[in-house]
Amino acid sequence: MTDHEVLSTWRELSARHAAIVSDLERELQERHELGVSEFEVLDRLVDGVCLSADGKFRVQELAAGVHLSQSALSRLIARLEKAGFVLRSMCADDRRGVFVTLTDAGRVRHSEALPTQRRVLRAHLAATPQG
Amino acid sequence: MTDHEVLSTWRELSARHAAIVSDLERELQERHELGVSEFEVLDRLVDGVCLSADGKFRVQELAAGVHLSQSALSRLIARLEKAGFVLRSMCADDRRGVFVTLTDAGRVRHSEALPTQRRVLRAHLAATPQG
DNA sequence: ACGCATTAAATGCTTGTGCATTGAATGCAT
DNA sequence: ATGCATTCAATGCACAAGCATTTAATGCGT
Repeated sequence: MTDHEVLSTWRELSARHAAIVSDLERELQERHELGVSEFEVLDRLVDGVCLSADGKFRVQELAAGVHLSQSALSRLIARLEKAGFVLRSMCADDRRGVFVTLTDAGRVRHSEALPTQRRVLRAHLAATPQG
Repeated sequence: MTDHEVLSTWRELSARHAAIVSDLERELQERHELGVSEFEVLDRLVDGVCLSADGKFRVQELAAGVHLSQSALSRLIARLEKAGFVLRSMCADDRRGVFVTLTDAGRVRHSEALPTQRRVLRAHLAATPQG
């Protein structure tokens, strides 16, 4: 692969990412008052309910898949808690850790926003060359 | 393309983008004291020198290709000017517009940083499935 | 049991970003 | 020429992100 090919691949990737994030941000914000990262975290929590015994997650476990720093994630969860979408609770076995659990309101909001996300992603990614 | 495929494509794209940007940011910062967006703007200026008669660019022209808002770009250029890498000058024919030109220092810094960028991009993008 | 390095998460601080607004210059219609 | 909508770039403001630090809890070695 030549440098020129690498570069154009990178620009393509970058442009595509920017376009999708921008659309997602606008749509999720306007329709559901959710940021992209906020949605992503709710999404992970929903996804993972089946995996985890009780639907509880260490903050750390959420970090995987959400491309944010530890501090950003901490504050993001604080925002979600303030909005009533998640609860934070101490975990008994390791009292440094914090469990994050979805509330009903969080589940509802996520299920409302999910079709919006799917629609935007489909519009950008379905049936395209690199799709 | 199924929703599940769309979703996994998106996660792949997102993860890859995050990894590359993170690496680029660190390498460019550590080695050349440049942010990714700063480098990108210098890169556009260098690229475009051959295209433009005198190597002058309207701020607006730079916006294409750099995925930033108008205000972010304005401040970014202000930072580059403060660092001595570009000059801003009024353009005579439309005095609302601003011409941005590379300085020698800007050209030097860009040429120093270019191999670093190439190396990081190659490491991530060369010889990979979705390359 | 005690000290010490380590880990989890929160927080202070600085910086970059976007939105909305502003200020200035332009162009067009009347 | 005058008024008015439009465009370019800069700026006020609010907010989210990362880095470094802090606080608290763990675990390990002696």
